[in-house]
Amino acid sequence: MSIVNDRNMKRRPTHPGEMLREDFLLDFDLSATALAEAIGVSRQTVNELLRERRSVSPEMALRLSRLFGNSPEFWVNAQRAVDLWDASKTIKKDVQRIKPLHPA
Amino acid sequence: MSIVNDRNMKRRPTHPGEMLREDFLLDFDLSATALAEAIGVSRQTVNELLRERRSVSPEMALRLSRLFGNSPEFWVNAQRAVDLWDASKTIKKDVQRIKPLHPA
DNA sequence: ACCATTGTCACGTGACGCGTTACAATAAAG
DNA sequence: CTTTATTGTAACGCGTCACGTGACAATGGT
Repeated sequence: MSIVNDRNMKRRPTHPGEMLREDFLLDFDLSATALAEAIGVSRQTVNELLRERRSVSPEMALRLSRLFGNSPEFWVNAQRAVDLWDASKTIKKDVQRIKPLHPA
Repeated sequence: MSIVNDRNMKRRPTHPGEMLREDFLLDFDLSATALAEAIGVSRQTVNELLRERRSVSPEMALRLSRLFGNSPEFWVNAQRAVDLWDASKTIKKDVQRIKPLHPA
């Protein structure tokens, strides 16, 4: 298989905030403030999401998917890829020390 | 499509803790304490996970997948299904008020 | 009965999503 | 070029949650 998984990628997966900034807000012609009002959260919440200082919560995924007509999984998957990539960097050593089992 | 998504399920998706309890610990013949030592976390962390009082963090997903030889996505997916289901229940009203857009 | 293992509670800590408020930077209108 | 409105961002507090440590009760094997 050519495709392995995210943690083996060289680059960090695209953060949902970048997708919003560069794709969705442009395609739908929305400002950060407009997005915030549309999905019923504060301006700051959207702002920090766009700046990638905050991650997409399950609640946020539901809101975004409702507005943009895609699945919550789309948003949560994107976020999860980043989370796993980050987590892998921070606890890589510890995980490697874990001895894999095989079924009894 | 017959398959929609988790939030439309009648029942709450299976919590990762239940999978561990009823499948993995039995199949691999592990106690909670043994699991904790194997993946390098405290007994309480495993205990609360088994009791479904805590969710699978990205770090935990990496540890479990390393030990059991499955993917981190397996664990995170299972957790996410529960998270989305729960979130959907709590903010269903708010989400419904969001007016779906269609591309400009 | 004794001792080790296990299940669970209580506490503290750091991280994080979110809202509110305040203020600066930019843009729009006169 | 001012004035006004909109936007970007910083600071604060709140509640939640994953995690470790310590304590203690319940269970089990010898």
